[in-house]
Amino acid sequence: MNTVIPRRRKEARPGELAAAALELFVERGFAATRLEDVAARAGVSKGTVYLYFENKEALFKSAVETAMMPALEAAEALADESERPAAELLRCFVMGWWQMIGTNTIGGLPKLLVAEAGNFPEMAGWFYESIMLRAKRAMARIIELGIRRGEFRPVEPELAARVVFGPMFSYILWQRAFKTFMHDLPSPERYLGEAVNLLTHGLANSDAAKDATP
Amino acid sequence: MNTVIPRRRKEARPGELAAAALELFVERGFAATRLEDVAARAGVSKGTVYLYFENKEALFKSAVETAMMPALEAAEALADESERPAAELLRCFVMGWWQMIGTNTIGGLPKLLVAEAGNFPEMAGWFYESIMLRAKRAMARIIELGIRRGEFRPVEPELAARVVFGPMFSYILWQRAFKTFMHDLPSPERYLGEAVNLLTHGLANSDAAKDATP
Amino acid sequence: MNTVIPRRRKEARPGELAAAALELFVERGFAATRLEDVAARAGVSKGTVYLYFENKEALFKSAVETAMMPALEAAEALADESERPAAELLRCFVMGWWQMIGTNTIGGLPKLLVAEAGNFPEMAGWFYESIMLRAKRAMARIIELGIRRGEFRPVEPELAARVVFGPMFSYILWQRAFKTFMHDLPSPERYLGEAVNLLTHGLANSDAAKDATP
Amino acid sequence: MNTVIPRRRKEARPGELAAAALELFVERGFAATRLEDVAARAGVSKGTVYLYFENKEALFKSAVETAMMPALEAAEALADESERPAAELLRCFVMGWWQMIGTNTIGGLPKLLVAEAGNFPEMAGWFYESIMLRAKRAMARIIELGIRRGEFRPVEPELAARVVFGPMFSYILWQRAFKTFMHDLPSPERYLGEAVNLLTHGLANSDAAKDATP
DNA sequence: CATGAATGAGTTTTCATTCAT
DNA sequence: TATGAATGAAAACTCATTCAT
Repeated sequence: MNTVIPRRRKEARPGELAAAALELFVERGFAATRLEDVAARAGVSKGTVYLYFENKEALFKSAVETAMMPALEAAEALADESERPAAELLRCFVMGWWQMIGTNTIGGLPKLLVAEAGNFPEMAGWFYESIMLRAKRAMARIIELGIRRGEFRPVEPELAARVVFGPMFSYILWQRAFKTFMHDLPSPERYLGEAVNLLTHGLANSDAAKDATP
Repeated sequence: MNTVIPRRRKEARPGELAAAALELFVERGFAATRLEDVAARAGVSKGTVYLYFENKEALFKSAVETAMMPALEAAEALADESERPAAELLRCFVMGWWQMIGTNTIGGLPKLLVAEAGNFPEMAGWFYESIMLRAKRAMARIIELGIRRGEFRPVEPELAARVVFGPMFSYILWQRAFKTFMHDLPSPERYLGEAVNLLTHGLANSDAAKDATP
Repeated sequence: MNTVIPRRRKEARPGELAAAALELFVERGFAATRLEDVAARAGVSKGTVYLYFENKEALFKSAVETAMMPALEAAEALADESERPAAELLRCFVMGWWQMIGTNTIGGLPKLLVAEAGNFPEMAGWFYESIMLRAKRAMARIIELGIRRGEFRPVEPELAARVVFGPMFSYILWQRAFKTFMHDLPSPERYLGEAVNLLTHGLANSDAAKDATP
Repeated sequence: MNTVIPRRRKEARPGELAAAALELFVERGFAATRLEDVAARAGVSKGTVYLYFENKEALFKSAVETAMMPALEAAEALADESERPAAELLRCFVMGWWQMIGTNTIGGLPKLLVAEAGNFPEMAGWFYESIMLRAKRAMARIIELGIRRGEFRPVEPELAARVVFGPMFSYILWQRAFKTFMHDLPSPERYLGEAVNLLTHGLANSDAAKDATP
């Protein structure tokens, strides 16, 4: 009688569970997320979780890893289309990154990993190095290119890249954490667009390069 | 000097407990923090916490509120010293903000509130509006000033202010969350200095303002 | 016959727990009863209680309600067999009430509710009105019948009914509370029989009805 | 500066504490009564209780004993005024007992001891034997007298005495436990008066002594 | 494979009891 | 004596984990 929708799946289960788990972990944090709620969201029962994952921590790690995979691959591909002007590459990188991260579930990872860094240092370290550092290097390469071509001023590429990530990272966190009460949250296009503009051209009016603290 | 075994501290205790609690909440999150550890860090026993706080949640709120008070006051004072050039005001704001926030325990609040926004929405909302929004407006006033004086390009002040906060916010979170494995974390002076430079002058070389937003 | 280790008892459990709880609550009172003891008496572990009841108070209320149900139903049925003489009806009522209440777990309710009336006023009120008041009215109806038929003197039925309940109520409490050290506790038959005799015929010798209330 | 009302007392303290304690114990039971509340009601601080009483149990026992003393003495005195008719003696006993018990704090003892009999058996036994048994015997003596004089029918005095106590005991418990929601609680005079009437003259109309289950 | 009842270790919370002042 | 801050044992409650079905 209760043979309603089952059958098929099985292969899909771990992924569905990891996805459901990620959503809740992002929303509530590791400790505050109940496995029963994860199971419910994935449409299975509590016990089923343990058929696919050793324990809560394993589920957590798996959820994070699963979400990171595509990001990891994509992070690489973003850089080397060196034909176009550096400023344009930079804009593309920022916007492309948003397409990839912002919309997706992956967008929750930064919030989750900031929150749990203290409790899962290895995982945080791994995330930092394989995603953030990698993305930063890709960005640095664009900046280097710009400098080499004379399009950009001779800044330190790594440091500048990190600065460029500031608004991107902030936006993704703000949007996750404070969306509800930010009645003034600008759209990603507006915010990130303006960020690129400012980072490329600066606030200063283009009459003479005044004091720049040399 | 007052090295007697400190008992009977009615006045001091709530503050000590709130401070100890904040440290642990920032480090581990709300759910993962054991009240007994908070008590131990404050040098008292489990039961003492309940002499001063209704329950764990009340302690949490009190810890956050206590930490926010000085920030709230300081957030106002930062803006109106309109004599100096706007770029300099902006730099001062960023650096001053770091002095106030970065060093201090308060610096943990953004991490904590990003992490717990989902579980304590009212508190997150309150934090966002009384600290972040207020700081953003102060920054916007500086930018407006710069525009009025012709020192800055005619950008949208509120939006630009938000962008300026991006790197500040990111730095404070990175530093809290990933410090341990960021073998390359730039000093605040270097990072924030560069951020101010880029935001003021842009990456672009000062030969002609190429078209950015086509 | 079902002597397998009884796990998976979803249907039976709430009732078993409520019954075990009632026994202990009656014996020790609400506050002095440990949930772990209730669980042990029901043959389950601490945590299981929370599978079926929100918290200790909910268990308490449920235990009382569960026990009251049969009493509630029976309380109604006791009255209207108007053929026999009123004195006989009264005797039957008292004896029947003892059969129903005295033997059973329900017999503990009066003790429990007297003890906890201050802490659970709504529950005590509910018990008073749905059990005691109802039973009193049933008794009053018998007395009214007796008066109408000229078998009883013209007393106030409600007041007299309440008096009749005095010994019944007392007996059930004495028996619960002081049984252990009442080396002289009369059997219910003896005590209640004598109570009925006295209430029907009085102590006074049947030579002239002296003035009692002058 | 805070020499407001103190001085004098000291001798009074234990009694005041015991009285305050009794009130709360009666209302809430032993376990549910917090020593801090007792102290507050007696107008002293928590620690002071331990100046006069070993611990909570000692306070409990002391509170009960203190309240029982007068009852113990009075219980004896009530009986032997053998001049008046037995029915009148009985009425006086019941009414006098109410004067002594009902009004007073002592009136709470039955409720308290019924509630705590399971947890404090020795105390309950002591109460039962020194108060209830003694009072029952006093009553039995009155009944014996009535029988000897031919005023009462030849009943078993001890058993009849116990029955007589039924309504008295019930009334004192009902009144304590259910007063709040008994919108129909008869006055003690009415209830006890009627009880005496019924027990003396019976419900039955004085035409022939019908079936009395011989 | 899947379920969900049951478990018990780990936390929160309460409050009798102590003790420095 | 009196106080009330502090303690810690004990009880309530939660939830990850197990396992019979």
